[in-house]
Amino acid sequence: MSTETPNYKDTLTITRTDFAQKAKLASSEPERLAHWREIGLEARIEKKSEGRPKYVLHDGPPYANGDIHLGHALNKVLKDIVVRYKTMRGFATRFVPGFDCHGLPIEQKVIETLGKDEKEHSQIEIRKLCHEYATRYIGLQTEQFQRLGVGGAWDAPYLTLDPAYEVGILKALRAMVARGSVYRGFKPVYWDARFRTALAEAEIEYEEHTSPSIYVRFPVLNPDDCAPLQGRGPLNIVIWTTTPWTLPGNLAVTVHPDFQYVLIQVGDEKTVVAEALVESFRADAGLDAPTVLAKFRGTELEGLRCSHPLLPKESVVILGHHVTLDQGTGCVHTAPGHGQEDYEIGLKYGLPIFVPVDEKGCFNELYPDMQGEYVFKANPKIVDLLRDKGLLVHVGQITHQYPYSWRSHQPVLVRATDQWFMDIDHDDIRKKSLDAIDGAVQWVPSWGRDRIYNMMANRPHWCLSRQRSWGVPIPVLRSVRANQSILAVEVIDRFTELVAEHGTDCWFTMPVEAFVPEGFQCPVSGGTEFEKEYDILDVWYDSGSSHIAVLEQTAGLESPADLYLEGSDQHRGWFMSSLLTSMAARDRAPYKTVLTHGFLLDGKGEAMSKSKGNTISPLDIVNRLGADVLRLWVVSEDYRNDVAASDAIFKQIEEAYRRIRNTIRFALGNLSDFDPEKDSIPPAERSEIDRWALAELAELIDRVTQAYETFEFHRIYHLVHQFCVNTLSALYFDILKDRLYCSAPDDAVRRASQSTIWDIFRSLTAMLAPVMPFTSDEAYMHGHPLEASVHLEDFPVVPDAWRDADLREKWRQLLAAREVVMRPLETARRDKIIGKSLDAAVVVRCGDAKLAAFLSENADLLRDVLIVSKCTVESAPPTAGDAPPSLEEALCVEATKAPGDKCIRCWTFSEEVGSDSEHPQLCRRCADVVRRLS
RNA sequence: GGGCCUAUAGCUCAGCUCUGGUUAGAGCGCGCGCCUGAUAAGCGCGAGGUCAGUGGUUCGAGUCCACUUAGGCCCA
Repeated sequence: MSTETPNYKDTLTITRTDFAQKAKLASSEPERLAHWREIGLEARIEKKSEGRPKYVLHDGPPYANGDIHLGHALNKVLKDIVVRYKTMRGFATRFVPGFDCHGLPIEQKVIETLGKDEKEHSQIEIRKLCHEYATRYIGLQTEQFQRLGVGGAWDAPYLTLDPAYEVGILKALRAMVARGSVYRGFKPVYWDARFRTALAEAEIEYEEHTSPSIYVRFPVLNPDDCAPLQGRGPLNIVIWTTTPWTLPGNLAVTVHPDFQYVLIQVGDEKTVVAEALVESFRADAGLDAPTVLAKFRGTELEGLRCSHPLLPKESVVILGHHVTLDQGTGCVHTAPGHGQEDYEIGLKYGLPIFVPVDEKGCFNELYPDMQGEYVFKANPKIVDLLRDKGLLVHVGQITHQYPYSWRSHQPVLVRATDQWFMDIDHDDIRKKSLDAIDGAVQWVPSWGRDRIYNMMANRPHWCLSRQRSWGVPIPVLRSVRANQSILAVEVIDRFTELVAEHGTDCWFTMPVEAFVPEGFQCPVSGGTEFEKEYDILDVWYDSGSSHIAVLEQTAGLESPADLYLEGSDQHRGWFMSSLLTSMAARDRAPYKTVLTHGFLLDGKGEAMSKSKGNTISPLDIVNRLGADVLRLWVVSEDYRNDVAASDAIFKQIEEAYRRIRNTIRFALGNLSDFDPEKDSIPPAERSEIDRWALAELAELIDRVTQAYETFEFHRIYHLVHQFCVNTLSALYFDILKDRLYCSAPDDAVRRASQSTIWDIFRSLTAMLAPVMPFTSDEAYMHGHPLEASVHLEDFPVVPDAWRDADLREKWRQLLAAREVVMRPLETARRDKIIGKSLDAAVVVRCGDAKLAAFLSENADLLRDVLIVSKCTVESAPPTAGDAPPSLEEALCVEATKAPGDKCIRCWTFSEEVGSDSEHPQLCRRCADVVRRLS
């Protein structure tokens, strides 16, 4: 405008920094990753950690069969945060990521690609393809996890398909066998008829399924042997079932010993049912009103014999406490080969285990009438047959939850087969595990204890064997002479030696002689002729052995681990399998602390799933918004509960990211001419406001540290964000602007504030490094880095000189007064009396003597805090009323246009402006500064 | 059906256990305004809540108890 006016703006020290306002994380993060690789950051961190106490976070291996999803991202980011934090706290925290490579899902995918050729491929060929398949996804997932900023030994991960790892699995198995915990059992297991394999409970899912619901007569052969029924024959016991195909396997009818049963008559027919179920049975089967002929307890029925409905044999009446009165008749069809409870009660009564169903799910020679018939197709035929025989009371339909195979999506059979089991009660492993759950292990959140405790207390024996190809073979020899399956420690040892060299493929490629130790004989027959068996281990055994295969076999790690950190579903999965293998092999839990996180929900609070189509890809988030934004999201949610993700939520996180980034950027902008080495001013010599900010920073660091220690990361997010918004942006930084911009650059007051900003900057970047590894490092390198990366820094420790509780309390009061004054200031703004606050002068009249004194003493401070040009405090007559007045009531504020003229350099109004002849448009302070600078 | 968990402003979280006690807080978003020396920034003010519902204990309940509803994980 006027050429005569000096350009005073050039005399200001306005913020200046190369730290970009726009983050462009999508492109900058990969560059930073490359840079870290170049400078060998991982190796440097490891070097720095030498000799330090270890902190072992043991990675639970994700299954290597697809791109990572948001759940993986949540899990690995949480782990990375813990690892980075612990590293900065002075621990050696080598993180070895793992991958779970064996198992049915991969094998099934491979078999699908083979199509009809499946049978033409040998097991070894299928295994080779599975190996390739898993390896491909290991590579993919590795890249994806690294892109999230997850650090660790990605060049040396643990793979459950590595021979070295397989050796670890076999070590676990050996220990379990040596202890006598593994037995061969003929037991009902879930059976996938399509894949012809036993299924673990983890491989079962429940789906809506429509089954026939039938009531079947079992004619009683010896009614006179039961006192209350004497002379009342002929009569029937009626059972209810939804699985007619299990009727050929029937051996007994179970009644509850303590329930009341009745003999009822409908028409000519006499029937035994539980008294409590007479009405529901009558209604369900559409019968006429019955007459009760006799009443008796279940115990009295024991020993009755019925004719078998389908086979020429008998079915006996036995007693069992598992009978319920939920539905049916209180008389339960019992087939020991087709159900866990049936099996157990059958054992008690010495019933044989009768399985007329083969591995394809078809009836076998034990039920010749329908041999070769698939059982689910046979259901209607059996119903027809029963009707023809006059044994069918009623048939209906029922829709209920029925177990399906996780992979084949077929309904599952329960079928007794020969399997290898871990007897978890042998040698008190269950009890010892329960003790460990209760004592040695810390569960976070604490309810994790209850959850796994109940599961451990109630779980059945562990079925270890699978009839598949893709896994670790159980080195079982079958003695030809005795036709016995033998699982011997010597053979496991021999196998393990060969596996170390050749991998487990050798079981398939080498002749049986290779695995028979010198002088080994069949313990039953003394025979020396053997054949290999081809069951493999349950994959849960693979990952469950990692405490041996990884923690015990990898430099820098040790067992038990300090921390396992997985989703809460792993209480029954990995936490359980690891605990059992560890208790059996090492007599202790493999972990000291177990931390769990929840599952992913969409914006509506519903589970995120592929089938619902409401998933969000972490890769998409990273490519659009950046890994640090994704990580900030992780940390914003209380992950101990389920966590929600939606576009709206990410938008919010993006906003918070920008705010934090800009706050750091402002700090950097004001440090451009500050050298911490030369320009630092000790805390005691700084202004009161600096000391207040330091005290607030100290409080923040304390709380953030506490939040890290207790794994309450969402508190970190809120604490840091609110510190940036409230403490810094709205107050400290805003108030500081005058002295930062307008003072002479080397003015001690300015340097003192810069020293404080430096302390804040250093603390923030370090505290945020575990959460936002990219942005923290980017900012750190724009400051005066002492290390090659912020990740080589230590976590901030609060110097005592920073703490000042009294000052914080004083400022709490001062800021409360500020809040009250802000409102009339806003009114003046609305009335166009002022624009920015520096345009204003404020008069505060106070009716509370004590408060008035406090404010008078601090009038200048209040002026600075309000960023007004003038502030005066006056005493006013005490306010009326008995109760002490609220701040609002005690203060009467008048906001007016500030007197004097505006200094065109610092924009403050003062009556000094014009008094300096050399600089008539400046206030005295600015005139002096400008003179000094020229 | 069983075990464990969750429910506070549109969103993310405090407050809830040890210790029940005046008008339930924050940030974001939203509305209105200011600034233009953090500028695809920054500041201020404001509106938003039957603390999931019902019943109970209590002088008093977001907080304790019971049940219900909705949702989650694990099992049957």
